[in-house]
Amino acid sequence: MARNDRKGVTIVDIAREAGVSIKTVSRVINREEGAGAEVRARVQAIIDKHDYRPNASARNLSSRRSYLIGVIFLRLVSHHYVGEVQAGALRAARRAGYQLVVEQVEAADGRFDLEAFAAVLANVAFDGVVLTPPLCDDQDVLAAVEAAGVAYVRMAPNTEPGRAPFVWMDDLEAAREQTLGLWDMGHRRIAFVGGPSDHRAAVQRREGYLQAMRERGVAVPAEWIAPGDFFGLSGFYAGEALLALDPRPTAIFAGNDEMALGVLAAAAKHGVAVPEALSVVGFDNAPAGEMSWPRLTTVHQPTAEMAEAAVEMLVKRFGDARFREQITEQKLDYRLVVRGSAAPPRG
Amino acid sequence: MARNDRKGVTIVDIAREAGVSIKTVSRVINREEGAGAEVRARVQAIIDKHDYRPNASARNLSSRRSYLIGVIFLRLVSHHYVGEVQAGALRAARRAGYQLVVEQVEAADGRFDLEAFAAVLANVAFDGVVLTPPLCDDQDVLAAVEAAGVAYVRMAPNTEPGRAPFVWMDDLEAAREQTLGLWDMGHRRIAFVGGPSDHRAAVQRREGYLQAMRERGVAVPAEWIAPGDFFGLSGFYAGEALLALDPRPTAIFAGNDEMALGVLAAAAKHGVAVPEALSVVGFDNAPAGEMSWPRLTTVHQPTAEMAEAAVEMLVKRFGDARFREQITEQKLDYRLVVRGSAAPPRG
DNA sequence: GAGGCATACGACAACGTTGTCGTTATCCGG
DNA sequence: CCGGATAACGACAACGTTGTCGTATGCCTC
Repeated sequence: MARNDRKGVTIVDIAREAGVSIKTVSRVINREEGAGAEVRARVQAIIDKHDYRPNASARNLSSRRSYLIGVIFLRLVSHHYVGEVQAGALRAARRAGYQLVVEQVEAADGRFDLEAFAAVLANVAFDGVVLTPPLCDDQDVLAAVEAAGVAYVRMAPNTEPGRAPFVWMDDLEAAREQTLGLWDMGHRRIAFVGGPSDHRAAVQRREGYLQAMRERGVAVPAEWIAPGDFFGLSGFYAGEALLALDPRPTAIFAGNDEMALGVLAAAAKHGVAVPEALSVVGFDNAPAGEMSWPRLTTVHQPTAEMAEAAVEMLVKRFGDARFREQITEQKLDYRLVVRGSAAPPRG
Repeated sequence: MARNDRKGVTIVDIAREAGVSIKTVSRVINREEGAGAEVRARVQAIIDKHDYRPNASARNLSSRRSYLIGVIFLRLVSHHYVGEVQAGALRAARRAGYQLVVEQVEAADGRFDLEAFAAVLANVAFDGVVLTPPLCDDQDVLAAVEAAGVAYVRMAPNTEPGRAPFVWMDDLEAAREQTLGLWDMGHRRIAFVGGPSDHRAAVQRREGYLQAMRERGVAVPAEWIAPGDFFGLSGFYAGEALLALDPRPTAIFAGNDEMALGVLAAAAKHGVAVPEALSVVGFDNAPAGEMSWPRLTTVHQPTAEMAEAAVEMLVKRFGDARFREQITEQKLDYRLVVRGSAAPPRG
């Protein structure tokens, strides 16, 4: 049989052996009130003796909950991001007795498979889902989740902050601070490598950079801002383009670490010493940035913490009605990570 | 209410509207035989009209299956590995209508929380689980999974290949080939950076390296083999140690890409040009190896494909008894990835 | 045309919980 | 000592499927 034939001890067996009704056993299991201390102890002892665990499907069917939280990605491509999100989400889910289900909306062939996503949503009966960027700004996805009546929290949404609870960090302020740090080292020609414009973080970081430069009274020439897509290769090309400028920038701020590593590779290829002749800083605190040489100065993005907070917000809404809280927003702190890839300019 | 109040259309509603029994609707849903073409079409039309989807919990309870496949990690630490595994597993799970649940055995505080794992196993009622290394060789974990009666597939197990179905790749042969490639370029002093000895892949790769050297009649001095732990930093230290040798190796083969990047960083720190003065090769084909300069020559490990195959093996065992297959082993192919970090030695 | 045998259904009982509500004891105040 | 509140249970019906088995119908065979 393909069936999951477990030990087969059910709530009925426990109840019979304890000489109580199944409802009382249920009360003990779920720590509900309405069971005396003595009965409670007796039932618990029998539960322990048989190592009885309630059947999840039956519980789900009866209580109309699944104890499943979905973490939805567009695709599982940026492994670092995916890993961080899951690590954080899993921490919170575990604490609350929920399981984490991974889903991606995009099909293997690259199509945006909304129909399949809706099917999953209906089939699995998630108690709640976490929508990661850029999905959390997609109208079709939001509509599908809402139509399915599933609670959701958005991670770093770009639009409609009032539409649903969300978690975020202040990318703009972090980028501003990162830029000012370069300025305070003495850099004046600071270039920027941007990210995809439909990505909130990318836009905010760029805005933070521009704001810092404006504050210092610098008009940023268009050629100082190179386009990128958050992948390393685009950083490499951006780096080559920026290094070809005359006068050459003394510092390059890449919108994320992957692109910063690309800039580093471009500098290595062209024999530009970092940080002596060029400072390079990134954003995200990806692990690869620790193994470059020089090690990458960056901003730590609290991705895991954001995911953890998101799941916690969901769980709080499922809880006992008396303690239920409806948190609508949570802001997490970033942290500047100073390593070796940025230094005062020479000459 | 915290309940998941869905649309509320059930199999009963469909049956009533179609003028058939619920069993017939069930037959249509599950493509069972025993329903005539005309009835089938009529029922399907009504299902489509109401966008009816069967309730997962009820189905699970009744059929004693959960349509949940667990992917179990020790911890979610190597993001690249985790991401690849999930990407592959998700592909296969989707095709078969299963959901992917992520679990880690190690608790947040670093303890090995077997009790919690057993609880999850019993609670969630996975139809099957995929055990990733090094969990797949842990006696306690194997015992727990077997005690719970859950089908499982092991990824790259180190021991007891007969105990359960598994997927693997030939790390030894790949490492041997990688080493011979360096030899054929003209390298004679080839050093190696090893990984943790409880990790099958690490041991096999080291063995492949040694075997290649033996085949070429080279006695490998002990100092040519530097210890590592698969993390980048250990590669950095290993690189520094190996570069200090006299005579210095002309090539360093790191047991994985992260450590290879560490070696690259050490070379950069000490002004050793790669690949002119030193060739460096890795293993895994991690994305970060593509953004180093020079780009890393490595071996592509088919992690995603292995995970995909593992889930497929599980699913095949759940299927219709008539077509059920019990595959016990599947070997995936590696692929050498030649990039810029290795070249013939000069002088 | 009788007998045998598929095929196409339906009735009904699981599956193992939780939710609702009723029924006892028990206690307390006046 | 009575009425009313409260706490501690139990009976029983959901929950929405799938599994088992019985039954009617049609068709083929000789």
